[in-house]
Amino acid sequence: MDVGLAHLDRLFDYLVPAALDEQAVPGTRVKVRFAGQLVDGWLLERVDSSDHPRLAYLEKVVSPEPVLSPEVARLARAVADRYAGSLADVLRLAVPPRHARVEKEDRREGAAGPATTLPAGPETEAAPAVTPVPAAREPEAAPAVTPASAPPASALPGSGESATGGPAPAVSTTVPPGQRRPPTEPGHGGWRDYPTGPAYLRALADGRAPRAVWSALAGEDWATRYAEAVAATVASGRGAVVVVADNRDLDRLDAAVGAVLGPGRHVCLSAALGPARRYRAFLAARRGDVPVVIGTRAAMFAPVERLGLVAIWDDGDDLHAEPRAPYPHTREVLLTRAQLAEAGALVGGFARTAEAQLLLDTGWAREVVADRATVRTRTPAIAPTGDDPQLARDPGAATARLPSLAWTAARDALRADLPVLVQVPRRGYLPSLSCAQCRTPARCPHCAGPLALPSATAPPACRWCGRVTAAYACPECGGRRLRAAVTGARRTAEELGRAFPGVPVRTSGRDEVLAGVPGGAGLVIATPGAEPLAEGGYGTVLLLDSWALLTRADLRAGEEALRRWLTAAALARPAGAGGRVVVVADGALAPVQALLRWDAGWFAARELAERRELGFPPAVRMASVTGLPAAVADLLDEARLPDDAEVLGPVPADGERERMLVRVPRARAAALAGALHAAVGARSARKAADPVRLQVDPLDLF
DNA sequence: ATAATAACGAGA
DNA sequence: CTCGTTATTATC
Repeated sequence: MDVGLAHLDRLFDYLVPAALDEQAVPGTRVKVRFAGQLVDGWLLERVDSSDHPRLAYLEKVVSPEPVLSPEVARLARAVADRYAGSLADVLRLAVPPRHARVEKEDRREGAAGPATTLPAGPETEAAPAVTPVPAAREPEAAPAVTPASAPPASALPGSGESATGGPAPAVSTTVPPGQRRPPTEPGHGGWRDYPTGPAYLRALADGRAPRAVWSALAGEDWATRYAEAVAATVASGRGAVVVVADNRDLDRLDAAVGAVLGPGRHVCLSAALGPARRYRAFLAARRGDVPVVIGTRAAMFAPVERLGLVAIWDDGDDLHAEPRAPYPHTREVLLTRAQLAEAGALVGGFARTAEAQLLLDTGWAREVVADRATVRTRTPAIAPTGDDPQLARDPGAATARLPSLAWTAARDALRADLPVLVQVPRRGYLPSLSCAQCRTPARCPHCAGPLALPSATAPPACRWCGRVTAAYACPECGGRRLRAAVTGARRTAEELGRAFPGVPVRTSGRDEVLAGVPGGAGLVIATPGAEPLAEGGYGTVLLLDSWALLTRADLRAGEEALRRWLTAAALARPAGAGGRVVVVADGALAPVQALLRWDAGWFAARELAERRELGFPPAVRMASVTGLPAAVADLLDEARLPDDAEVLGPVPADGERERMLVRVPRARAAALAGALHAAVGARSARKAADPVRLQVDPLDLF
């Protein structure tokens, strides 16, 4: 039932009139009378009987197209459960809005619609005028709840939701009937730089479900590597779903997949396409016309037949977090999908998130990394440099904001007729507090939340628990003074232009993103995520204003800084070909160390260990509850939280609203989501007016 | 929103 | 104890 009421998040049974028998197949959109009015719904399964005494009839089958595949239906239920949301909300994300004209068009010559007509009971509809026999299970519901009287022929095998390696049907069913191993394994070339890479591709080609966390080498043509993994999967007779963060990455992946797989074997799916093209791409996948879907966030639920691989590139990019309820994260959705569908998984990036590290720690996935010798030959020469306060104080210098090492490195590259990339953070980060002496972010002594200044005069207070810390002492150096992290950049482009007269300056940022630049001497000023590729690689990459990144009031400040640096530094030429990177930051800091060594894994392991110690995600599961104070209190009052749940807050949110955090051990994650969802349901059943926003794994914890 | 159902109280 | 009215709750 496509209604947003949490207490209606379950299945309802309806009779199928004989006239609709053929069209009423699982996965179709339907209209039913509910509480007196016509509402949209999803037909999830056909069953022989119902416990409900008085059933109403299905009003209408909106379209015979079974847009919701059984695999996606199951996934959607699991995602709703994980995020304490309702199935209807997830289905809105999973199935794009119908576009009737697109559905009608072409029908593919010949094949007079075998996709839609189900050979269930041909002709029988003529017999009894309106047979009150077959029931259709409909809206909102957990397939698990439904005992599924007789397993419908179309159901996925092995639907036992066991953890790893389900019992009998595990391996055999995933091996497709068709072609076995391709005669020659498709281009494993680039994967040979990673000792476990070729085995990973072989497993995909063999129809198995390998799971990997991949740390890419500097300069890696990741899009082609992904295309090769996809091709291996397709060679096994299975399909693949690949999700990237933005359209620029998608363009790159599109070209690579097209080149490796040939034309007509994949579609791109992204919200940027607009309704018609999006629905067309969706239908092509659902109808099995193409085995591969690549796209942005919108593609994470894309239906492909016999799913063999899910992949995500750069899972640390916050564009992978869905902004609509129940706020699922692409990585989590895809991994859940791999688990349920017994498909392979690939989580790759130049950087590595703590979440990806956790997959390795728990043994869920295997690491694919190059050995140190290979890393050394591929990586540019990377050096840190201090802030150079003397230089900054000299008002006459054109290069006021550029430390001397950075300036020299840029000049050398330009002289060698090579392009220079300058990464400048966007402004507008929240001012937070750090130690005035050693610049360690200031954390609450009680709950380890971030400290901030509520007003110019007030003493620092925790943004999580609200406690005021009158006398702060830095745990690192014992310093007692705090400083606000200063941000600001922007002028950099003009200043650099003046510093290197006669050199073309290009900018790439929010408004206008460049895909690539030519190989000759030139300056490119880019904000993180908008760095263009340079033909042949950059001679020098400068990473400026790193304080703005590192002192951000964010749990992921270090991780995010490293991710952005690695992404930019990966565009430089190898050291052997003259590539250099200069990062304006203290070389002793962990993210800087990780950059210097090109060791994302080391940093991620360290980060995860720290989060374990502090009780932060992903070592624990957190949920946030936001709303008017009375509503938040009411919901938490209603919720039967697990015993070991820890409630933090409240802290003020925007306007009149406030926010509370609930923290539980990972083992209680499902219980927490269940309790919160039930509480929202109870509130909506009693028509509590003030809404509360519930977020599991909120992206920002502050 | 609306209908079934439970709860309640007054009158027989 | 029954009927009529009103609060409550489920909605196939």
